[in-house]
Amino acid sequence: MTQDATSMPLPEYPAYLKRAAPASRAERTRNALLEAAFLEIYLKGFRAASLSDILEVSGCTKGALYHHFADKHELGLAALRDAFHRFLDHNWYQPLAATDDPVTELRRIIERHINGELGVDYRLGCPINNLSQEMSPIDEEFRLFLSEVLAQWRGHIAAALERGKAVGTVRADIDAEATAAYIIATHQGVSGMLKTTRDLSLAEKCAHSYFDYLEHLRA
Amino acid sequence: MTQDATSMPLPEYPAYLKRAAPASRAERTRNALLEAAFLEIYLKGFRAASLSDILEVSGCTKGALYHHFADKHELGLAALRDAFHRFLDHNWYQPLAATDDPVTELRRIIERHINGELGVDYRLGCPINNLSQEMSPIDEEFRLFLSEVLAQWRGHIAAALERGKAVGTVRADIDAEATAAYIIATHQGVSGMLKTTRDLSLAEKCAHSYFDYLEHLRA
DNA sequence: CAAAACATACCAACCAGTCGGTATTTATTG
DNA sequence: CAATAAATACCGACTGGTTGGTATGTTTTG
Repeated sequence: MTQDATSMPLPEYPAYLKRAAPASRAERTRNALLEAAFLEIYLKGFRAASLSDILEVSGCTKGALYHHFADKHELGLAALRDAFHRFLDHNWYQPLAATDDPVTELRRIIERHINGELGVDYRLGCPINNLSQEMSPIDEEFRLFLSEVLAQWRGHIAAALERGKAVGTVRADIDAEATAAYIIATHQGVSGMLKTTRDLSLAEKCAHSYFDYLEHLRA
Repeated sequence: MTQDATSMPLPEYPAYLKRAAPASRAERTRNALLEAAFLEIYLKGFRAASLSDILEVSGCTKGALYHHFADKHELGLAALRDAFHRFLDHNWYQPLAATDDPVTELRRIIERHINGELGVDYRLGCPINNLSQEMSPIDEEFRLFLSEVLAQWRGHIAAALERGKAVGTVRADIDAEATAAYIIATHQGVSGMLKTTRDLSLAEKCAHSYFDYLEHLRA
């Protein structure tokens, strides 16, 4: 079997995902494990993620790993919980909270994704979507975690839409919660399709239809 | 790690996916292997699919398997190629080819998905999407295969839309190819989200926004 | 010095794939 | 038609490698 992911240039751990400078040695190894785990899982998925690879990248050993985490499961959840929250907060929650014109801001966010400004390699897809697809059917704890991430994400978009409705930038007759769900689903769908086709012109076409839909939400 | 997929009731192999009654014994074992492989891969993904499980379900042995297929890769591709084509042909290509009002037909197809009429368990998601997400970044042969499946799918939807434009049921100013891509992406996105949330009311909300968009395409 | 933090050797389980041998089917011939 | 030869189809024990996890021992730190 050809293994293309490993031959790819390793994606950087984006700056906004970085933690504050660790105080103790223990905290430093813990962070190193979390970062390496996130990258490995992002690259290969949770099940195919190899602990020995994580150890190699992080420069730690089995003993350190199992001192800080009970098992692979706990390490993975901790790494993802942290990275997802930072990513969403920085790229979605904060921009959306700072505007009364959510449609315009959503367009900007999508554009930033397409332009690769967020450190998300389009060939690897959205980490949240990847994990959702892989783990939801086979692991209830992962599913519940991811379900909650999606719920928060929906909540922030819906709140921005509601604010837009109140201010008059968004149509008053739309269901904010339903629209938020649809926006996320479409976003995931497009980035998933892009991951397979690797056809950026297709992404632009999808984005065009996507923006069409978003504009359709304006008051 | 909890393994929920295996504790689920095994999905049936839908009738329209069944092959014509096999003539020879060899053909029968080959088909048994393909069916078992498809179900196993659908349930666990390609990498986690266990050959021994496939052998157990199909009632065959290692010898038979490696007589008919070079390796796991070839078996998987053969099983998926076949199942995907049958599925899409029966549920998308044929209905779309038989109408001049693609918007209405697309609504019907989506509704059939939501109602579970197609034998696709919403907790397991769309097999095409699952495989795309899992294999595209790590296996070029799989990616190209899936990319071609998506291209054909797009082609059939685009053709129906073009026919609608010609007949006057679809707006003349839309880009059929782009719209087709967007329709598939959204479909995948919604079914992916449903897989994680398992919230059918959310699916209905998404469907509502989805239908809104589709209606928006009418002439 | 005690407890936390790490290091390393090791284990059972599982994996895809191989290989020598056997059964079954098909082709050939007298 | 029967007998034999050849090719296809199949069997299952075995292999080398990888996996997550453990047990025991050593180092660092407060």
